[in-house]
Amino acid sequence: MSLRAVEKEVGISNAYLSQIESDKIKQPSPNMLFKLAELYDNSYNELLNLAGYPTPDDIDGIEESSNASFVARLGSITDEEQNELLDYLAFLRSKRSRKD
Amino acid sequence: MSLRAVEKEVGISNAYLSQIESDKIKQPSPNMLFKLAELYDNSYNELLNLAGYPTPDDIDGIEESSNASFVARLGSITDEEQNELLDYLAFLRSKRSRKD
DNA sequence: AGCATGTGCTTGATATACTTAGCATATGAA
DNA sequence: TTCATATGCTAAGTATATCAAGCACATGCT
Repeated sequence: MSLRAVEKEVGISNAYLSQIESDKIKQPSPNMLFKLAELYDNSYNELLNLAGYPTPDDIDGIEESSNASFVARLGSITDEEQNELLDYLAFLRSKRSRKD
Repeated sequence: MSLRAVEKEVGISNAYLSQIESDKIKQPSPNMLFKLAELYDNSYNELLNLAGYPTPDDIDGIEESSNASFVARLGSITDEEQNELLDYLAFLRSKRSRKD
C-alpha cells in the first residue's frame, strides 16, 4: 500500500507517514495512532505502547487496573444491565458480611 | 494543593499547570496526563477522554463514557466478585433472550 | 514597617508534531 | 524515446506543548 493511498484512506499526509516510517518522529500523537489503528488490524493500545505512551493498563492502583480489565471482559453493556449488576454486587456483599 | 507542590510531586512545571487550569493548553500529552492521574484518583482513561484523545475502548465501539461512569460507580472489586458479576450478566442475558 | 517566602500567572524560548509544496526517480503507455 | 503519472522523500512553514525565568501580590515573621 502506497503512502498516498494511506493518506487518502486515513487522512495523514504522505510526507508525515514517510517520516514515521524512518523514525524521524519520536511520538506521533494518539490521534494519528488511532487513525492508523483503524486502517491496520493493529490494536490502538499496542500502537500507544510502541510510541512510548503509557497505556491505561499501566495504571498502578490495583483497583484501577483490575477494573480496567474487568471492563474489557464485560464488553459493552446497557444502562439497565449496569444497574442490575450494581444491585447484584450489593447483594453479594451483604450476603458475605452476614457471615463475618 | 499548590501548583508548586504538584510540580514537585509529579514533575510538571507550575507554569504549565497554571496554563492547563485556565484551558490554555488544548491537548496535554498522554505523558502529562499519566503523571496527573498518578497524583489524583482520576483514572488515566478518563483524562485521555477529557483531553479529547480516543481511548483504547473506543476501538470496539464501546461507549467509553458509560463504562467510565460504571467503573466509578463500581468502586474497587475483587477478582472473585468480577467473576460472579460476569456470570450474573450472562445469566441476565440468557433469561432475556429466551423471552424473544 | 521591612523582609523572606509561598503562590498564581505571564512571557519568551525551545522542541517537535504535522502540513503543503516540490524534487527525483521509477514505471508504464503512446 | 517521450510524456504522464505514481512513489518516496526532503525542506520550509505553522501550530502548539512544555519549560525556565521572572513579575506581582499575599502572608507571616521580627
